[in-house]
Amino acid sequence: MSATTPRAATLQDVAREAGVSLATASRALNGSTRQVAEEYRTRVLAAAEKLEYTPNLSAQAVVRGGSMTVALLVAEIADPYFSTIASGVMQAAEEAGMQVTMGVTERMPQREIELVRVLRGQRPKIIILAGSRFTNAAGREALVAELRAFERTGGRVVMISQRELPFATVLLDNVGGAAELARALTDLGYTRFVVFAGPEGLMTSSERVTGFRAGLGERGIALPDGAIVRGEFTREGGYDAAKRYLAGGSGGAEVIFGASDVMALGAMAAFREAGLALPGDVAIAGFDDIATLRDVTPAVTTVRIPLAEVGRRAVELALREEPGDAAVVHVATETVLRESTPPRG
Amino acid sequence: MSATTPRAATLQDVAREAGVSLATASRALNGSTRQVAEEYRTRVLAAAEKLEYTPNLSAQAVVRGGSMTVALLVAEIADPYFSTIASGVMQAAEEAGMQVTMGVTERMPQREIELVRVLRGQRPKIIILAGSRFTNAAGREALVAELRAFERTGGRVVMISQRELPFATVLLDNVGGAAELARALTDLGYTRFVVFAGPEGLMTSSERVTGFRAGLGERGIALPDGAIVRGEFTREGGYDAAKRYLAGGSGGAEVIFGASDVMALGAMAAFREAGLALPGDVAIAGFDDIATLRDVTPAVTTVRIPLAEVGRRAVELALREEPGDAAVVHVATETVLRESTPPRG
DNA sequence: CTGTTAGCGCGTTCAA
DNA sequence: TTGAACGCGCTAACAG
Repeated sequence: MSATTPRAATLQDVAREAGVSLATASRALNGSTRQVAEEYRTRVLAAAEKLEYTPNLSAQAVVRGGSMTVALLVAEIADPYFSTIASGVMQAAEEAGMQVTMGVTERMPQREIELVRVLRGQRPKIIILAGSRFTNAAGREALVAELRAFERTGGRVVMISQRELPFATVLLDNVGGAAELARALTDLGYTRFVVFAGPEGLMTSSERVTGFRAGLGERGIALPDGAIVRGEFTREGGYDAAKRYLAGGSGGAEVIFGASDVMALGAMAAFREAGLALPGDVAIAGFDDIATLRDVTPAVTTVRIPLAEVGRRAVELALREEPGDAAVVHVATETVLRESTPPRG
Repeated sequence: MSATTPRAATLQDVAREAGVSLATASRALNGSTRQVAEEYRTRVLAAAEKLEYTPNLSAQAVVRGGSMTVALLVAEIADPYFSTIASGVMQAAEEAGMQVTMGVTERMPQREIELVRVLRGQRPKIIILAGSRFTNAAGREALVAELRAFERTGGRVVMISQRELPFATVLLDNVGGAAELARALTDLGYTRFVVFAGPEGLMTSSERVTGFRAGLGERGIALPDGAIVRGEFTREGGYDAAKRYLAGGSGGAEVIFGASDVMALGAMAAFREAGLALPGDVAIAGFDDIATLRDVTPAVTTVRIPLAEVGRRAVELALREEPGDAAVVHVATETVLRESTPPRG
């Protein structure tokens, strides 16, 4: 008998081993409101230990109508922006006794919808969408429908970054942060700007461009569309944008604003390859304040977002959300001036 | 009626809506071997669409005896080493039609055990342990027992980095890689070395130290214990180690080997703060070749590990594993010499 | 090919 | 307090 059973121990096994009923074993192992005699309780616990019993979370989810998990969608987990947010999410989830399942969208709207649909199958308590989306995304309606359906069944949805969809949101002040950066840069004496932005319509990027333009506008400086070079919203994209910028011979910019730190880093690499001195020949600023920035030279000016905290806030917000009231949590940004944008004569 | 049902649509609902039996609906929606008439199939699909039905993965997992998920344990997801491995894992999982749930151990052995126990409750197909462990870890037996229990019930376990436990392993050549680095550095003319290592007993770190020492030994250079400064296996740890090294006045090292890139980066920050020129006053090398290295100055010499590939390999290995045969996949490393360790006259 | 039925592992009534 | 029985959503026999 029992030649290493090929299946996991079940609650039934534990009950039998302890000589009690299934119900009693259940009550002893999981925090039921009901009490169970001390003797039975210890016997059940011992049996569970002996059989290496782990409650089947799937079965629990079925009968309870949901699992204690939070589903997190990011564009790419190797990107420090997302991995830091993820870190905060996991920390908060841990504290709340929840587990985290992740999905990677690679910034493909269609994939995002499919992921939501699949993850919804887990009946998680929370779905967090951390990746920015496109204004003109084809499947916008489908995504909203999917998320609404999830909410109707008791789930909580939290968006991070911008409030484009009618769900609870951890709002990042991309516009305000970029505007403040623009003002700070003009205060340093800069007058000619070029922006390396993400693809047309990628909201996080376009918000930052909008804010930056507004900030410059306050100082009477225009930012024509010609001063915006687009690329993927990644380090490679920044690198490519810089290459094209250099090839275009447009030159002339005193300072480059990368719509994200990773784009700024990519641009710096390209400039360095081209033999430009930083910040001597061109100053650079980014956005996010990812950890990597602490290690690059020159130190890069940026707009700080407390990324890990953003992740934690997302979970907290979801946990205290009442269905329907799409609350908003504002997260402040902070301009951080560093060596990459020295005062200009 | 049906004032937005407060529960997710069920297969039963779909069947009723389509006017077919539960079984038929099931067969139409999920890839059963059985065929179903075209007319019914389309009717079921339409009903599912209309009701925004998503199969309850938990219920499926219960009846199928397992879920299509891979559980990934890392020390800290914000660390580029782990986030890049995670990226590879998620990619491979996606291709295999599996979902990923993650847990963070924070390098606490006890937490690792608890996480395995909890995640085991999900009845995943695969558990991947990416975080290095300690040689003398108190709960080693408990961890093995937990993992064994998981394997007995049909699960697959894959370890990443070293083969300390009797499970399938994606083996990183920490020893050989560090040895080759040591030889390369001596070939460049270096003769006085100091190592910034992780905590005593942290295997990945100690393997690298061992390999480095062996490589130096081949050249007739000894690496006394006094030449090893320990700190956390993080950027902060590298920073602290450097501070202590400098305070100790031991000086004298021509080159510092950080047992991981993040430690090396932390050390560089400390040296820079102390006013040392890099690599003028001290040369530096790391291990891992994390993406960040592309952006720091001077470019850092390191031992490259194809991290994303390691993650993919882990999943592939698990997928083709036969229970019991704890196969090993070797991943080669490559020494990458950069500006941080210039030839020494 | 379709429908009926019996479980999967578990929480939770309902009597005892 | 305990235990027997029902049901959660679904798949896999089993008949038809």
